[in-house]
Parts: sequence; C-alpha cells; structure tokens
Amino acid sequence: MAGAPRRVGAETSATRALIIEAAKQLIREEGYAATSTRRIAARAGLKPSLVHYYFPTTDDLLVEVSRQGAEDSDRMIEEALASDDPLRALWEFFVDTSRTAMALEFMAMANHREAVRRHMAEHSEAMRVRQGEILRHILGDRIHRLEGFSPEGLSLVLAGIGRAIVMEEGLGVKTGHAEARKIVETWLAKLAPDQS
Amino acid sequence: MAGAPRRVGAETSATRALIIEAAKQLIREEGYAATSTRRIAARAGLKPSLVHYYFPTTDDLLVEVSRQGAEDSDRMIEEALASDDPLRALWEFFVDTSRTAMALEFMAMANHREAVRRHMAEHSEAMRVRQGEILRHILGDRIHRLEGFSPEGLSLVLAGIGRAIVMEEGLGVKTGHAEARKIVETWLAKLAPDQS
Amino acid sequence: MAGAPRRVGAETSATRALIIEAAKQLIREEGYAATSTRRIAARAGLKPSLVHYYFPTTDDLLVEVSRQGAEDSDRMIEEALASDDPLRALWEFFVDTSRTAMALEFMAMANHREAVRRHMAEHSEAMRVRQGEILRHILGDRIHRLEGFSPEGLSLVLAGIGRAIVMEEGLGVKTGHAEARKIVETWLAKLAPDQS
Amino acid sequence: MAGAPRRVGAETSATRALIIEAAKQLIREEGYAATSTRRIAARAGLKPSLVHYYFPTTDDLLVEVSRQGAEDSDRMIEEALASDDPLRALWEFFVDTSRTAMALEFMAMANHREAVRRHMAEHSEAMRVRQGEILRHILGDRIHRLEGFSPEGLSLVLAGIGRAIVMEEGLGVKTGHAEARKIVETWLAKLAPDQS
DNA sequence: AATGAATGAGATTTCATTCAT
DNA sequence: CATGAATGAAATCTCATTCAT
Repeated sequence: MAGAPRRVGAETSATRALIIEAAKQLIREEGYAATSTRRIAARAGLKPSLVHYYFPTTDDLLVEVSRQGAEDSDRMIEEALASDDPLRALWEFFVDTSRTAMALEFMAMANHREAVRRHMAEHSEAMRVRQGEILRHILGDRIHRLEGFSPEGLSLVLAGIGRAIVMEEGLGVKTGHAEARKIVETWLAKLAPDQS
Repeated sequence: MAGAPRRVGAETSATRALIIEAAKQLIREEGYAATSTRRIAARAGLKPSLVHYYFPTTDDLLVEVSRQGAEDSDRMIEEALASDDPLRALWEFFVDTSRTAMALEFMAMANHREAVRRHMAEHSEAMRVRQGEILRHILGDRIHRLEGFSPEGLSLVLAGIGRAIVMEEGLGVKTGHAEARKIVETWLAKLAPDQS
Repeated sequence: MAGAPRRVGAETSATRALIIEAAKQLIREEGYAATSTRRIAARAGLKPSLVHYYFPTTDDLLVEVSRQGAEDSDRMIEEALASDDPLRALWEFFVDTSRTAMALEFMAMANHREAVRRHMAEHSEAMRVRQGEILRHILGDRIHRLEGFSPEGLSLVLAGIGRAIVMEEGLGVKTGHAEARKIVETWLAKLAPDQS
Repeated sequence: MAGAPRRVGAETSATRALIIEAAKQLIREEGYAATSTRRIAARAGLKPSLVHYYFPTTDDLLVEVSRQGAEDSDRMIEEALASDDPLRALWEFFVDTSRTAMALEFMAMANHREAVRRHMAEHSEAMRVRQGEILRHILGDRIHRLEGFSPEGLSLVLAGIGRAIVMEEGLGVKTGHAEARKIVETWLAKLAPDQS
C-alpha cells in the first residue's frame, strides 16, 4: 500500500485505462473540441457518470490524457536520441504525423484549460532543455558547421518546421513541404559525424 | 456565383460588420472554443437571432471571419514584401503575436469545421505560392547563399519557426526562443542584398 | 418603449407568468427544496429549456418569485393597516397560514441563495420600518398602555409569535398555541381605541 | 424493538460519531440544503459508502443528527431552568444564535423529510410541555403579574421572539430588535422573584 | 430588417443508493 | 468493518437553430 497513488480508481484499473484510451482516440480522430465526457463515455461503451466517477472533472481527465501523451513523447524522444543516428531520429519524431497532430490538439486545448496549459508549458520547457543538453552532447563542435546555430535553437527550429508540415498536411496544403524537408536534410547531412 | 453575392444582408451592413468584429474579438481574447453565436451576439449587444439572420449557420459566420482574417494577412504580407527590407518584414510578420495567435485559432477551428478547413487550405496554399514567387523575385540568386534553401522552403521554414515561437510564448515557454531568433537573423544577414 | 423593462420575455408574457405561478405552487406545496427548474417546468407543462429562456439562472427565477411574494405581502399589509381594526388585521396577517408558511420558505431559501437573501433582507427591513410608522400613527400614546412596548418592538413581537405558531402548526405541534393567542388578544384589547 | 438498538454499527463507534459531527458542522456552516451524504463523507474524510454503511439512508442520518441536536437542546434547557435566574437563562437560550439557527435548519428540513418532521414535532411538543411545567413551578403566581400570560403561552412567545431575532439577524435585518429585546426585558423584570 | 418565442440536444456535475468483495 | 465500482436520475445551464410575426 505504501506509496500507492491515492486517486479514485487504482491507476491500474482497466476501466480507467479504457476511458483514457477512448479520450485519446476521440482527440486524435475528431480533435479536442469534440471531446466531451458524454462522447468519451459513449466511445468507451460506458455511462457518463462512470467517467465522472474516475475523473471528477473534465479537467482531471484531460490533464491525465495530456500527461500520458507527454510520457509517450518522452519515451519516443529518449529512443530517438539513443539511436544510431539521433539527429535524424529526432527530426523524424518531429514530423511524425499522428504524434504531432495530437500534440497540436493539446496546444489548442491549453488555450482553454488552465490545468492543461500549465502541464503543457512545464513539459515543453523540460523537453526543450533536455533536447538541448543531448544535442550539445551528441553534436559537440559540429553544431558550428551551421552558422548561427545552437543546440536549443536547433531543437526549436526542427520542432517548428515539423509542426508546420504536419499542421499543413492535415489541412491539405502541399506547396513548400518537399523544399522545407530538403533544407532540413541539408542540415542533417552537414551535422552528420561521418562527414570528414 | 455570377458576381452578386448571395447572402442575407448587404455585405456593407453595419450590423453585419459589428457581428464579425465581435467574433474576431472573442476569438482573439478567449479562443475559438469560447466562440458561440450566443456569446458573439452578447458581445455585439445584439440578439442571437439577429446573428442567425445575417449568418444562417455558425459555419457561415466563421468562414466569413476567417476570410477577413486571411484578407488582413494578405494585405500585411503585400506591405511587408513591398517594404525596404522585404525579407525582414516577412519574418516580422511571422512572429507578430496577435496575428499568428489568431491564425493558430483558425487552424484549430479548421479541424472541426470543414468549411473553414477548405478555406484555410486554399488560402495557405495560395499564400505559400505567392510568397515563393516574390521571394524568388526579390532574392534571385542570393537564395543559394544558404545551402539547400529555396524560396518556398524558406517561406515554410520561417512560418513554422514563427508559429512555434508565438505558440510557445502563449504557453509560457521561453527556452530556445532567443537562440532560434538568432539562427533566423543569421539567415537574414546572409540574404541581405548589401552583402558584397 | 420608454421605460419598458429590458428582461427576457415581456413582463406581461403569459408563459412567464405561468412559470412563476408553477414555482409558487411548488414552493407552497412541497417547500423550496423541491423547487428545481425541471420540476417547475414539469408543473407548468413546459420544457426545462423554456424556463431558462425566461430566467437564465435559477436565482433569477427565485428572486422574481420572492419579489412577487413580497409585493403580495405589501398589499395585504396595506389593506390590513387601512382596515377598521388595523392592529387586529395586522395580527391576523401574521398568523395567516399560507402566506406565513411561504414567507418561511423564502427565509430558508435565503440561507442558500445570496440574491434571495439580499432581497428578503431589504424587504423585511422596509416592512418593519413601515409597520413601525403606521403603528405609531395608529396607536399614538396608547402604545404605552403596554409597559416597555414600542411600535417597532410590537411589530417584531407579533411577527415572531405569528411565525412560531404557523411553523409549529405545520409541524403538528399544538401545545401553547391557544395560550399564546390569548396573550396577544389581551394586548389587542388593551390597545383598542374604544377602551375608555 | 425490545431494547436492543437495531442499527448497523455500534452506537459507540468512533466513525459513527465522526459522521454525525461532520453532518452537524455542514448544517451549521452551509445549511441543510448543502448537506448531502457525499459532502458529509468528504468533510469527515471518509468514503461515501462508509456513510451508507452506518446510515443506510440519508433520512437515517439526518434523523440521528436532529435527535442529537434535540438532546443538546434538552440539556441546555435543563441547565437554564436549574440556574439562579431560570427565566432569563431560558430567554438567553432562545436568542442563542448558533443553536437557534441550527434548530431553524431542522425546521426547514422537516418540511421535506417526514422522518425528521415526526421527530421534530414530538420533541417540540415535549419541550413546550416541559417548559410549561417548569415555568409554572418556578413562577407560581407571579405569572399573573403579566396580564393574559400563562406558562405555556410565555414559553411559545419567548421562543417565537427569539427565533425571529436570530432569523432576521442571519438575514441582516436590524430594525426593531433592540425594541423587542426591551419588551422582553420588561417582562423578565416584572416576573423576577425579588420584586417586592 | 429584426426579434421574441420556442425547442431538442447536449454538457458538466452531483446525488443517493446498491452490490460484490 | 470497510470499500471500490457502478448506476440511473436529476440539476443547472448552454447551444444552434427554426419559425412566425
């Protein structure tokens, strides 16, 4: 019992997990604005009041979902940074459609849910700092092959370009995507360690 | 389609303009999720049914608002591109907080409103193409001072970085912003015409 | 249009009056705690949302009902004080079961509804002051036939005794009622003008 | 029915006492309408189902709370009537804000809870009878110093005036209170035994 | 050109209570 | 003795939309 988190429903509850999964699905498929406790319950095949049994307020649920999304991101980033070609893996993480689309939904959500905003801010900041450290470690002096670049700057630049591509793809926009990817590829090539 | 706009209420109606202005304000101040026809009416000091008189459906209204927002953007871009230092002006346009925040709201809206999505897609595409043309014209060969860059690629890259900065500022995130701005500044310097 | 109150639904609306009447009935018959907008709507044969159309919040409705109840009281008091035997009429007003029971419900309601509390406080104060003035005018020096009495004191004493009798009758308590009424009768006799 | 109390949980259970105490607090602080088993549980730091374990229905709990409140009142009255100046002590009991406010909550509750109503009725009746007896014993013939008064009548009159004062103070009404208190003081003086 | 009335659907919560363990 | 899970009903309120005038 020691240390066991004291929230309604054990963290291991299957029902609880079911609700969170349904919420994730809805956010992914229809965007966060379509995410009401009613619809989440319907999607999970549960009664609305059961959702409120596990998550007293809608905020509680959405914060938990964004917390889990953040954990997923963290895990993916650690994998990326531990891979053979960490820089390329990081870039691929940034243009991963489904994950980035979800992250963008949480950004939009943050505008209207203070609790979500707080969590997203903390996590984004921490992620940027962490990426900066790792990039500094991985790239060392090679970062100066790109004039004006720094690890943290690179992290933000890649994230921004990735998000823009994903966002516009979702919209149906195409122009400039291949060209932007080519710019990034040029950077990746320059920063690659095997370059003599 | 034959020229004459087929909507209720003259396009010049003061009431109509009042409604649109109220909608813009609400979107800017509280985000699009807080934007219902009832609240727009209240903000404009009008009855909800009058809003529906001018805009039969909520979609009609929001599409019109996004259309006007797009027009504003177009105008700002043309001004930027016609200025003394068009490239820097374009970059400043991309990091203009209030406009970009609004654009991001429309992106979020596009996820749930097919009509808005369609309009945003068309406009974004057109804007990218237009920026590409102008940048090609303005920069000429100077674009090759930056390895791998192309006018359309540059347009997307600047837009993406600008949006990321604005989005994160809204969240309260700081790390990497100065560094990213420095990267962009380096590019702007390199691309400047007065460089011998 | 000048001066016309600017609330939803003309004050003369039949539907509006229907809702208020239903609320009054429910409060009288089942007590204020049974008074939800749903039940009021059902009693009036209307949809709950229509109730909210006329009274955006439950408070709005209950304040209006208490306002009308206060007006009824005012009217009854003026009639009482204008009658042949104003003092006795006032006492009979205080032991009028249905009106006092209703007033007690509003008192209870005031504990949980700040808006109602405010209105009840204002009205009770005004009523006490008004009764004091009239009693002073009606009784003149005769008030001193009862040692220690004053018009305002008498007003409160009669109100308190009346309320206690009505409250206890509602409960089913009997003991002491006849005796208390006799005490009051003695006062009324002493204060009567025709007493030589 | 044969002596042994037939309720779940020993009457001496500490948990049981905790629940009752939490209920009392809530009623006192927020009024009975704010008193749900869930909130009582939360206030006591217990799970809702535990409250229902001790008190199968809400009625069971509220009746018990009102029973204990009645016992408290009984004790206070016995103390008052056994004091040096029993009449004044009784009057002070009647204008004791916290106790009277609580009693008024129970009165309101009685309107909606038959079980509470029954208990309140029995207790009020018994209290009035008991007060009558004691007053008769204490005052003896002195009761006739006040024309028209009788022990039971006096009991109700004092209770009614006291309740009115407390009720109106809760509302924020002031006018007439000092004057009513003066009337009562005059009676107390007249009825005092040391008056020659 | 404008508005009051009305409505059905849905959102978020709270509630008392039951039941199996 | 105690609790986690579940539920159906209800409460308050908001919403987009329609319609008749």
